[in-house]
This record gives sequence, C-alpha cells and structure tokens, in this order.
Amino acid sequence: MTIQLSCWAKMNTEAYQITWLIRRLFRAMAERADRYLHDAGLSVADRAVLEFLFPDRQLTVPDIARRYQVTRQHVQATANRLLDRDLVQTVDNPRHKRSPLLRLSDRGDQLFRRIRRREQQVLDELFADIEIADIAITRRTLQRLLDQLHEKTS
Amino acid sequence: MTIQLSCWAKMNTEAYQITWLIRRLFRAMAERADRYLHDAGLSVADRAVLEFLFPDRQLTVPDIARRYQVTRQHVQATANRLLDRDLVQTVDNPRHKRSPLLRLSDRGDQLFRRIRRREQQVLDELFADIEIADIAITRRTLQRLLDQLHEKTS
DNA sequence: AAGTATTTGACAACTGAGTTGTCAAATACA
DNA sequence: TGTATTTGACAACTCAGTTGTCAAATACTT
Repeated sequence: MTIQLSCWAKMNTEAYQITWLIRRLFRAMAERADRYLHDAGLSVADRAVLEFLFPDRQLTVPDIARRYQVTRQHVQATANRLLDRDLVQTVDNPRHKRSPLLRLSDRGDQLFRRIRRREQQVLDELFADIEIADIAITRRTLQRLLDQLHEKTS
Repeated sequence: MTIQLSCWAKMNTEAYQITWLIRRLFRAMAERADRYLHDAGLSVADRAVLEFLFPDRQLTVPDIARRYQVTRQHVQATANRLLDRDLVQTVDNPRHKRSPLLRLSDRGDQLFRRIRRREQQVLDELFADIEIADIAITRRTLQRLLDQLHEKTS
C-alpha cells in the first residue's frame, strides 16, 4: 500500500486505495464472520435471509431476493435449508397459494439474537480506536459510492 | 438502510452499517469490474497477478501468493492461464530450478495499462462528487479497520 | 556429506455464494 | 377468456478461492 512515484502514480490515488481496501476488508471480514457463523452452522447467505426476517417481518422468497439484490433461486435454496432446520416457518400467503410468507421460528429468532450479540462485540472491538466523526464520514462516503454505483447500473 | 428504533437499535450503529456497506460495495464493484475485465478476457484473479508484476517486477508464483495472501495453488493456476495466453513470461530463476520468475510480456504490459486507464476513468467518475477530505478520512479509516482485523488474526 | 524439513509445480477434488436456464403451476392483467 | 408474468423445484454452471497429495528441488542441521 506504499505510494509509488512512477508513470502510473495516478492510479495510486486514495480513491484507488479505497477500492483495494474494500476488497481486502470484505475478505478479512468474511473470514472473521465465518468463524462465529460456523459455530452456529450458518452460512453468510443464511444469515442474510434471517436478517431480512428479523425481528418479525413476513416476506416471500421473491420479496427477499428483490431486497437482497440476488436471484430468487439462490434465496430459495437458502430458505429451504433454513426451513429444514426449523429456523424459519412458513405462513399461508393470501396473495399466492404456492408462495408462502416466511418468518423466523422461535429457534431462528433466538439464534439470530445470539449472533447479533456476538457481532456487536466484534464491532465494538474493531471500531474501538476510531473517532466517531471518522466513522460517520466513512459511512456516508461509502453510502454515496454505493448509490453512485447503483445509479449507473440501473 | 433506514434506522430502526427497537430493542435491537444498537446494531444499527454506523459501525454495523459500514460492514454492511463494505459487502454491498464489494459485490457492486466486482460486478462493475467484471464488465471491463471481461472485455479483455481477464478474471479478477488474472488482474491481481498482473498487478503484482506491473510494471516490471519479477516474482515467483509463491512470492505472489504470499503478497496476495492467497494459496500458492490458486496463483499457480492463474499464472498458468496467463502464460498460456502470453501475457506473462518466465525468466530463469537462479535460486530455484523448478520455480521460474514471472514478468509481464509486452502484450501483458500493454493490456494492463489499458485496463488501468479504464479503471481510472471509472474511479474518477465514481469519486467525482466526493470531497477530497472525506476520501482521505475514509481511506485512513478503512486502513485502520483492516490493520485491526489482521492484528487480531495473526 | 548426509539426512531431514521445507518449498515448489502439477494435479485433483472440494466449497460458498452466487449465476443462468427450464419446467409446470399460480397469478395478474388485457 | 387468453396471454404475460411470477413462482417453486430442479439442474448445470461460474468464479475465486480452498485443502490435500505427489515427486522434484532447495534449505537447514548435524
């Protein structure tokens, strides 16, 4: 991550470094997350679906897929695994016979709360040394980058 | 990304949102990157290896693996693809008969320069609206998070 | 110099988080 | 009514990696 002064110095802008850092952080965080998710027997995808249903939302698989910006088929597979493990339940959907609403079961709710508590501990540690103002600016900047990316895409 | 006021409001801290944003940005950026990398017939892994050799470094496969923090076997596969396509060349390694040094070929160098130019355009656009001070703070904050994560891991 | 430990390329099988594509049933809309 | 879209189930695929094994090359210890 050292600044290199050469004909391609322009690429070593802070902007470029940010994109690089996002990649590295994604991998490092995924690795960290895997550790405690694995204890609970969950994948990242499982966790994401649980989060959409937490604390008491009722959504269909395609609903979640649209919000998660992921294919319906992928969410379906994840939801089916969670149903098999009784972490989510189906609720009759008055709007569609074949596409039930999903909600957390008691077990799912408890498990997800445990996971969030663990995550909060990790986050508290991770951000302990960083000034609140910087955190706010970072969040806002990342949000703007994401908005910018999505704007162009759609 | 709306703030929810409930018993789990604490989780909707800015810290939590940052980790969420990093995930989303990673995916959005990968999607974007794929578009122009695909035109050049490159994968993200290919690009990473080219970057390690740019502009005129000579490294072995295990060297790159260590710097990239990725398995040697994975880099090997990538390097072999790049060798097949004449984007990199081997140079005899005085320190190891079976493990040659890799360097960019002329084609590889030209291709990588083209890619960087495209990337710089995308980055310029992406960061156009964001204040320089915010970019600096964001970069510094992300770097500190990454350091923090690696510190704990090792 | 010999013997052991480590590093290396090649090969193979696996994983995780997705993707695309197809089918038939259910629903929405003209 | 008929046609277009949405949905669950199933299957095959991709991408960026992983682990594990083998034999050859190198490095370290005595």
